[in-house]
Amino acid sequence: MGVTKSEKFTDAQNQVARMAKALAHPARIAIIEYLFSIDSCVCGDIVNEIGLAQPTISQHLKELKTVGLIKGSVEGTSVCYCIDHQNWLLMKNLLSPILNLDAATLNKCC
Amino acid sequence: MGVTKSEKFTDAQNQVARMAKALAHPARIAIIEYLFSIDSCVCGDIVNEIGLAQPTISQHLKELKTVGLIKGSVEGTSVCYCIDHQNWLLMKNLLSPILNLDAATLNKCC
DNA sequence: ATTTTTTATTGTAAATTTGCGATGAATAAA
DNA sequence: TTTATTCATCGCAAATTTACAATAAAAAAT
Repeated sequence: MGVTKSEKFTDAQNQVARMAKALAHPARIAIIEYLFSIDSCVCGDIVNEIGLAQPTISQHLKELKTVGLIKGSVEGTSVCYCIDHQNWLLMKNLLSPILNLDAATLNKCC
Repeated sequence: MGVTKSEKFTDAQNQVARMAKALAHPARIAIIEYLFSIDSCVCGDIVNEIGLAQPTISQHLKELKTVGLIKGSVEGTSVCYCIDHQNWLLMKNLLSPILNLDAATLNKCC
């Protein structure tokens, strides 16, 4: 099928999975790291920075934009992308509870 | 294609993406949350807990086991699964630097 | 020895993902 | 106005993911 049965899970579980999915490709990790390293809007450079074809990068940027982790604004012929700091924080607050689940456990087994 | 060009990225980027991918499905999030909530090995119950068919759950468990986040030990006819706390920590240490990138930025733009 | 229980595996179908060439759209430069 | 430049979109191919029925495997219970 390739289709996820979202209705079987809670909103929170679906949201966590959705965000994890956005981070589930090295090119998107590379893009995010680059945007943070620049710490300002980037016009152009992204395609040169990552070693993939322009349409492929454009697609990855679109996915990141769709989940809200980055935002882009048109600047002449080019488009400036940057981290959406507000949504980044929301994503962190969504994932952190999962990552820190082990801190709340007593490690009884295994 | 559907094939990721891993060789274009650093080991760290590929590892982060690999872990994020393991978390990129609500069923796997649900399984992990359940295993933490039990905080001990679980034999059987998982299929009843998540509303998906047994082969589907088995497949998700396999994926989580492959990346090392859980481990299973045969116990008679059943198999006991639990969180691999050591690898869970490794995963956390892999993802946290990415999630916390915003803490190191000056938020110059947007 | 046979049946039951539990989990893994196989096979299959459909959707999704990844990647890129070709092309389009929109603005800047000449 | 014509020609770059930059990015998005379309269309395609191939791989991967998700889901499950059917079946196998392995141990327990009868």
